[in-house]
Amino acid sequence: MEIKVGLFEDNKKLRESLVQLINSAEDMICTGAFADANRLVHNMRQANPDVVMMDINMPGISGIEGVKIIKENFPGVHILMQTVFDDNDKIFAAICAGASGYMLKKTPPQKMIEAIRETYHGGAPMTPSVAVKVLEMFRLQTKTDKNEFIALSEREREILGLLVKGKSYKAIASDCFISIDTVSTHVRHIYEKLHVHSKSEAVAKAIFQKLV
Amino acid sequence: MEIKVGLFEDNKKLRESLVQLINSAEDMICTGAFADANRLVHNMRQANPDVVMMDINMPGISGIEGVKIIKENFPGVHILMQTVFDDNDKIFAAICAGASGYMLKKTPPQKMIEAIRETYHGGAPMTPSVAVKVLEMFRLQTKTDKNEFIALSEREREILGLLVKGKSYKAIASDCFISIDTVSTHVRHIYEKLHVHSKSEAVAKAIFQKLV
DNA sequence: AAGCAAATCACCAGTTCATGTGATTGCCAA
DNA sequence: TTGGCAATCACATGAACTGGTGATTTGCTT
Repeated sequence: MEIKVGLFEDNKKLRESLVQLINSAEDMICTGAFADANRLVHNMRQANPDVVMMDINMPGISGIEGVKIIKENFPGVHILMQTVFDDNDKIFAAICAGASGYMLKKTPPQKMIEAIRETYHGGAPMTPSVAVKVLEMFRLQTKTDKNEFIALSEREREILGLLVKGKSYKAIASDCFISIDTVSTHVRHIYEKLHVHSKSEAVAKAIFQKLV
Repeated sequence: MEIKVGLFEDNKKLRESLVQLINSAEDMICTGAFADANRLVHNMRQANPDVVMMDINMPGISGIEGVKIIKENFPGVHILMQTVFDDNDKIFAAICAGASGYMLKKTPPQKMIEAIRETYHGGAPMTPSVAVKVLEMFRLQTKTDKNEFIALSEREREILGLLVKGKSYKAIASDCFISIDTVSTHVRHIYEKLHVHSKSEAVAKAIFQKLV
């Protein structure tokens, strides 16, 4: 069975040459090529593709929005993004929206065909420069920073957790079955250890340093 | 100039066949092949590679630790991880440690050579299954969940930012050159929009929903 | 046994916050 | 031009928080 490919690309020339490229591969066929995503759902029903190639910059509904809509309505379809620029934000947004692959338009035709095939088989083809950026972003996000080891006692950690949830001293006292003065003492110790002087500073620090 | 490849792989047979594979490519040469990472720095100086292929599971110093050590001592060297299993945690750890690429050992020889080449050129080759996992992890991490669109005014956002930094009303007032009552009013509106009733709740919500 | 950290409670003074009510100004859109 | 919204300021009260001093109990370490 051939791979049915749907294409969304506003540049007429590029669109036509991509259609030709796709159809030149003996294991795939382009079942629909559209200049924008404004009638996305209708076009998708019409083309009924296995894989969608989507330009990220289009007039009207953007490629990113297009991905979201497709993922909502046709969750089984895999989407390969195409773009001229490897812009961090766009990559980021596209991935989060649910795109499987991300290729620069300047990718050689043969590679592009391979990428479509890989997308069809559940892969995640990425242009090298994009792959690098993804790893970089990944590393950044996971960055726990050089957070000093803050040795909170179990009770203090528990109370800090409740502070982060927005509880007042009174609420914490009743949650923990202790007096409000005890809460106050614990909080005082927490402040000393975190080097802060207010609830909100403690909360912010707790969240950023993943203390809770 | 040939690409100098260093190899760390405990399986003797595989190691030797990889050496052969690398040397069979006319644009690369294996300058060192080692069974473990126990004399890592010494071996690295000896082989002086551009690219390192590192098995993730080795006796003694693990591949992950190896990556860390290499990145500390030879930050310019790109590392291509190799493994039998595409285990999420391992991938995760390797990426965070600084690995550039991640290939399954079952990858066909030709692809492996291409991966080394891509690594050398600053790329991030990944076996399809790994690429998919990376994107999945990425999406999970970035999950902001269904955060309602909270329309804060510019001033409110600014003040919320200062709250997150742990500033008191008084400090915010002097930062923004407004009276403390005005700060109070802004905060009140922020609370209404965020549906919270205290500074710490607002701070926590602001951070979690990336409002600042 | 002495020493110490953690958890508990208490009292207190001063500060900050949460919230209600009300008002003025400027701008933009219906 | 009238209404709405953002930004600004004011006054007021009760609740909550901050930080200081001090104390008891328990369990663990030396």
